[in-house]
Amino acid sequence: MPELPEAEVVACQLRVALVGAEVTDCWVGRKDIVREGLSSLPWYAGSVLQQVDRYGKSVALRFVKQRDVRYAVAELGMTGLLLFRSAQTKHPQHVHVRMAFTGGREPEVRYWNPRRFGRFSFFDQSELDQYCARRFGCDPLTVLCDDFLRLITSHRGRLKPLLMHQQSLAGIGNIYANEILFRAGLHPNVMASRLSSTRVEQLYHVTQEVLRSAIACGGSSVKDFFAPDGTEGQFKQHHLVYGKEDQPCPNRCGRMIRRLQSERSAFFCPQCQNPRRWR
DNA sequence: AGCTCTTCCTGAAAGC
DNA sequence: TGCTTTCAGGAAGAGC
Repeated sequence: MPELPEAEVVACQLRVALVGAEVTDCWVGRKDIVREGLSSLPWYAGSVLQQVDRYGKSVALRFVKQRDVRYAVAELGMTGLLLFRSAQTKHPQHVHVRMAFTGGREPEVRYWNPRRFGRFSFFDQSELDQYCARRFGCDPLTVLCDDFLRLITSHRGRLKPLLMHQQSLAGIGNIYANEILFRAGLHPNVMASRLSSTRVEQLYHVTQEVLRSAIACGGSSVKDFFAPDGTEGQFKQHHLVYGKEDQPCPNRCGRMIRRLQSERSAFFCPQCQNPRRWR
């Protein structure tokens, strides 16, 4: 399930392989996978990929043609992938968008998404700006510590849903929320506004460390994440709590990892993330 | 405002 | 073995 680190890996590979390449064809299979901008599809042929950015868990490709700029934005949702042609081997019926290139290192990128949670959009500049403003909060990797502190402590609610709330903090999903909370020693249900400044600063640094290590490992391939070139991410080997229900706490505290099913599968150690250790 | 529930959707895994 | 059921999950929207 692609979250921020996986989307970053995707963006990075696309950047290396295709920035500067020219689009020869852009094809959409299922029309209902395209959220907006389907009518602008013909524009993309002849445009050049200028830049690849990541917003939260989405990947935005910026194209230029003469003086015009447009974007193709892939929401990866949970099963969405952007794959080079050679890496897309199974379930061809789930390829919903293809972009063919000339002059790059790869001939084609495909948006593949079996469960179709997530959409693909075509935007001009102002549409992209509106989309981003409405949808994405701060980026956890670039937000300043003071802003993060304000964001956390002014929230009246529980910490884990806040970490995963895209309009507050864009890019963290269930896997990384669980891993971050364990490493920060914070219970998923702690009220965000009750954390001390020191605790929030620790959380800030842990968040960045976890996300950066995951990017360096190529992301987490828990079920079905593959980078555009088809390779799997290795960060799964560094997961400490996600998917580890009933296994001993890696801190060797003697307790077993528990799972709260009602809370979007919160995995945590009842000892090391004990509410009594908050203050 | 924030929480919970529902809907979307299909492959993989578990159950029988 | 082969069929059926369950589960996974992000985001949006409804209702409280």
